[in-house]
Parts: sequence; C-alpha cells; structure tokens
Amino acid sequence: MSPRRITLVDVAERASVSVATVSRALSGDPQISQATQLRVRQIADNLKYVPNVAARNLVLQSSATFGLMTPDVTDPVHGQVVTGFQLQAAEHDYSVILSNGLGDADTERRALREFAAHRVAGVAVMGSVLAQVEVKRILSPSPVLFIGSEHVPASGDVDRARGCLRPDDRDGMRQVVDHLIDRGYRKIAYVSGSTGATKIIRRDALVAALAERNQPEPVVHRADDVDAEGLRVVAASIRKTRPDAVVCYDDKTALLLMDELRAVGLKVPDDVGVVGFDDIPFARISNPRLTSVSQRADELGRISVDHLLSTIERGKLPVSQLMPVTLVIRETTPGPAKRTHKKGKHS
Amino acid sequence: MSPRRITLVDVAERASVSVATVSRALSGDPQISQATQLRVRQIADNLKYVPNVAARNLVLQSSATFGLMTPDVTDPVHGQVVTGFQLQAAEHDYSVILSNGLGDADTERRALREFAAHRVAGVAVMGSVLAQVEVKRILSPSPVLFIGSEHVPASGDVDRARGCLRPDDRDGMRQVVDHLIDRGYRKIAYVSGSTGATKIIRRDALVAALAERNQPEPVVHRADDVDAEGLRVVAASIRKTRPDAVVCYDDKTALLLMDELRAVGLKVPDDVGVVGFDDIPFARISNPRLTSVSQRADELGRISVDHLLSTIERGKLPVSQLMPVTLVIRETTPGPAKRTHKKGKHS
DNA sequence: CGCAAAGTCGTAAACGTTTGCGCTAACGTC
DNA sequence: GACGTTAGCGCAAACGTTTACGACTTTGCG
Repeated sequence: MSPRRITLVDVAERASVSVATVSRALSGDPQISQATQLRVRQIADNLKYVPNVAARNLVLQSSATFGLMTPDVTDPVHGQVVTGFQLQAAEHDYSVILSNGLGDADTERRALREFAAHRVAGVAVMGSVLAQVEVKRILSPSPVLFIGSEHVPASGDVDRARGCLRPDDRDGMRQVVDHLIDRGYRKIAYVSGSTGATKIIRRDALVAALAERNQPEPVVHRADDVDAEGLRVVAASIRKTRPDAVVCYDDKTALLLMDELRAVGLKVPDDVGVVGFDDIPFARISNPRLTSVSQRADELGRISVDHLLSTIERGKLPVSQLMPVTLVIRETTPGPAKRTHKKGKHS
Repeated sequence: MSPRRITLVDVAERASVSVATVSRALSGDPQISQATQLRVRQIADNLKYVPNVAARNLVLQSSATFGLMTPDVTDPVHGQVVTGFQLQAAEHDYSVILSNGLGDADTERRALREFAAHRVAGVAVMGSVLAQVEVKRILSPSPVLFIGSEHVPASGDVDRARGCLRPDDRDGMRQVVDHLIDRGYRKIAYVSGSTGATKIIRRDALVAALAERNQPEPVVHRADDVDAEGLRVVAASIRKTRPDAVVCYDDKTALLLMDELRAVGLKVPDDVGVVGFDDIPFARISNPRLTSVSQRADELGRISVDHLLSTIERGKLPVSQLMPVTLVIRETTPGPAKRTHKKGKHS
C-alpha cells in the first residue's frame, strides 16, 4: 500500500553524497559548504523527506518530547495548562505526549512507565495521587516538575529543591480577604470538596489571611463530592448559617454552588456573596459574573516548559516557583451600597 | 548523573540467556518455555527494565502512537474529545501525542510533519484549516480521521470514503425545531460566529428542519467574533427584531449571548428563549440552565480511536460516521404557560 | 539404537540516524 | 618543491530492538 518512506540514504543517492553529509547538511552543520547544504535541502524537500525520530532518538539516547500527565483535560484549569505547555514546547520544537491519570494510582503508574519507555526529555505532572518520590523514581533520570497546589509537601511551604510550580494561594486568599473586608463582608464561610491537597492549602491560606486582619475563623463546609448533589447539602447548610460571603476553593465549586444556592432560594449576591478561585473562562460570563482569583494557568504551562528546558539544557536543578495571582472583582461581591439596599428588602 | 538505563542486554546477561530470548519472553512468545519466561520477567522487573520504544519503533517501522491535532484543548468540546481519545488509546496501549493547530496553516503543517516524523500509527484531526487532501498527503501512509463538523465536504453530505466523524447536526436541529414549535415558539433566529464550516452546516440544518415543519426561514445573526464584543451587537439587534427564540450554533456562543442579552435588558427565557449546541458541562449550571443538543464528545473521541485501530489492524478503509445527538431541555426554553405569563407582565 | 519431530534457544541482520575520526585536495608559505 | 593548514566530505560504529533462520537438545517411536 505504501511506497516506503524516504530515508537519508535516498536523499544521499540522489545528491551523490554520503548519508553523513546529508545528515549534517540538514542540521546546518558549518563543516558542510553552503552550496551542498542548499542542494541537499532542495533534494530532501523534493523527495519529501521526513526524518525518522525513532532512529534519531535511538542514537541520541533522548527524545525531544515531554510527557504531560493530568487527571483530566476537561477541567478548564488543566486544559489551560496543557495548552500553554504544548505551545511553549512546540516553540522549542518539542513534542508532548499526553496522558490522563484519572486519579487512579495504577493508571498513573502505567502512564509514567509509558513516558519512561519513550525516554522523554522531561515530565510535568499535575494532580497525581502518587508520592513524589515514586514518580521521580519511575521517571529517573528524566527531570520531573509538579504543577499545581496538589503537590505541596506537608510543610505547606514551597520546597525549592523539589521542582513544584503552583499559584500563590496565600497571596490570593489575602487579596480575597482584603477585598471582602473592605466591602463590609464579615461572616465568611469556606467551601471545598473532600479530596486533594488544594482544598487544605487554600483553607489554611484563608484562615491565615483572616487572622492577619483580626477576623474570626471561617465556617468550613466540605462537600462529599463536587457535584450537584454534594453542593446541595452545602447550600442547605449555608441557608441556615447565613454567612455574608462564601469563598470556594475553586471556580467549579463556586459555580455549582451558585446553582444550588439559587435552588434553595438564596440570591447571589443579594443574600450571600461568592468568590471563586482560578478564574476559569466561564467565571467571566456566569450569571451573576463570578469574582475570582485569576492565576494565568496557561502561563503556568509555559513556565513549566521553560523550567524543564533549563534543567535539561543548562543542567540546572529543578526549582520551585510561586505564580502570582490577582483578584478579579465581578458581580458576586458587590460593594456595601448595593448589598445593604437589597438586604433591607429581604429582611 | 544517570547510571545508564537498563537494556535487554543487561537482562540477558543477568539471566544467562540471549537478548532474543529476553525479547521473546517479555512479549510472551510461546516458543519460550514458561520457566524461562517467568525467570526473565522476574529479572527484568528487579532490574527495573523499561523498553526503549525508539529502538522498537525503528525496527517495527511503526509506533503505537496516535497523533491528535486540535485547535484548542481549552474548548470544552475539544477537551472532551481529547479525553475520550486518550483514554481509549491508553486502553489499547497506544500513546497519544497532542498538538495545537491554533487555526494557523503553517503551525498545523508543522504539527502534522511532526506526527509524520514520529511515524504515528494514525492521526485524528479536529478543526483544521488545511484541505483534507493536504493533510492526508503529509501524513501518508498513516490513516487520518477528521473529527467534527468542520470537515464536512462542500456537498454537505457525509462522504463515506473520507473518514469523518461528526455529530448528526441535521437530526439535532430537527429535535430543536420540534421542541421549539411544540412549545409555541414561532419567530426563530440563528446566531453563529463568522468562521468555520460548522456554523454553515448547522444553519442549513436549522433551515431545513424549519422547512420540514413548514416554518419560515430564521433570521440569521453572524457575530464578527464569538466574544463579548461580537455578541453585544448581536444582542442589540435581537433586542430590535425580538424573536421568540434564538438558537446558537454552539453553547459557548449561547452562553456569551445570554450574558449580553442580560446586559441589554432582555430576560432569558421570559423575553427570549435560547438553545445551544454541544451541551458542554457548563450548560447544566448556567443561570438559567441552557437547553442544548448533547453530543457525547468523549464518545466521539473513543470511537475515533476504534476507527483508527480497525483501519490499522484490520486494514479497513477509514469510514465516516454520524454520531447520534439528543436534545436536553432545560430552563432557557420553558413551555408556553410560563412564557405567556411572564410575557404578559412585560408587554 | 536410530531417527524424526518437537521444543528451546542463540546468531545475526536490519531498522535510520548521528558523529568521531580519517581522508583528500586545494591552497599558501618558506 | 616540500610541507603544514584547512575546508569539505566519507567511513563506520553505535544506539536497543525484533525476528527469520539455524542449531542444539530432548523426546517419542519404531
């Protein structure tokens, strides 16, 4: 069916030079004259020569390929990271092979071994359920970078030696608290899911920020699942406790919660303010538009590639970094004027 | 830094057999005795042997890898397709290398050449701006599958020989029209972006469905860009023409439009009904919840893999297929009772 | 005991690249 | 004219697998 693919040998014959010369010519080796370089390139193009990366990788003992493992591309944040990662990789002529871990340990292990088999130049993993040491062991000696707050060591601080990129949750929550307090919100609640490290990191960040402003601790609501059913019971309990504002550990939770609050008759923001985290695209067009902490997830992906590249090409050790975040104020946390007005109507 | 990776030779030495035996043992070749198979596997595990796919691909002249090109993983529909594709591929021990085309011809060409260089076993393309023939030429002899309505040939019909998987837009629009008519909507408008084939396919599908029910043609609004600014002018013009319902060529447009309708003082669904297409996750929790045509995008991804596999392993020619869709009725298209009541209040 | 037939395993070639080293020819220098 | 230098290119090894083919051992049977 297929007329065999063109190889270096074919180009070499056609150009009456050796394969070595063709290889060097195509890679722009200065020890080949400009004239032959041009001629060889011309012929290679005509023959529609496409290099065989398998052969190249074999001799080079490495591949210009990154592995990227994510629990779920469907998640807007992960999707953005993937996009940024892919684009930046492409810009440096690296390919990326993608893998869904799905939060299952064995699936993740298989995916990582797949990366190892491909002799990837580096790997970025987001939201793995595996221990960092195990991940590194499987992938060794390829450098590994962990993306997102899920991978924060127990200490809660960024370990500079581990190679972990994540948003500055502390600062984000500080901005949230400043904003809420300034606008007159006092009684503040926190809503999260039941799994993952992020919910704890951000809860602690919120608690700390509140303490800095001498505010009482927040009421913490934990949904069994971050879905309609899970948030329904949270909404019900919010209806009872009636906080001024509820801050959610991510936008998905916030959006779902808003839907359920609506269902139990609570109006956002008239009855209760809501703030999310991540600033996913839909936060911008939700009804009402969601106030959220924006974290440039695509930048996170791009920077990850840069970090990997510098550990590979410049031999540096992987380094941790905290990504700056900024609070985007929208309709779910209006100022006191509007709120008190509306509140008066309801009480 | 790295203590060299373990190869077949290492395992062979350790097991006092030849590399050939190791290779066969690990692949479960029956011509190797069960005893040695076990022993070899044991040793390979102990040594943490990881096969080198580059070497394997080189001799096998193929790789257990699919290429997947999408304009943007961030798009919920594409994200779902990617996920489904990836999962199904993984289930058959195939890797997938991902690439963003970004709608740029040169970027796409580079991405495709990258796939070709990797000697991928097959490629799925969604939303390419390139001509199908060119895509196939670059990737030849690897089989190519086109996913989504963007790739419909000018005829508008599914060409069975081309290898194109897409949702059944015709049937979807038929369901939409049936639903709208039954609920008393008469004056119907259509909103789309300005680029891509999908908007035309679905417009034609809507027109045809309307005609089948002996309804007048829809008013067509075309946004310059599918963003806040673009939809703002559409919203303004809808405010003038006042259709009973507006059907959008996808959910993203519908959601953005709803936001802008709200801005110009039009209430959904009291003043105007809205229906989307794709049923992205956020349609379920928008306010009000969006009626939309659900298309199981993840299934689309999975089936794509199946199709590619059957053309590869069973040598079949790539075949086209229309994916079934179902209308999911939510809050943006309520029945006549509610609407007339509300309408009365406003007029 | 001889011989064929299984059953096991080893030998070696091949896959398409890259790259260190060596070779040739041309040129300049004294 | 002899010799060193340099530019330009070729030779061949190596990367880690897979697999056709051959070789050896054991078994079964007459």
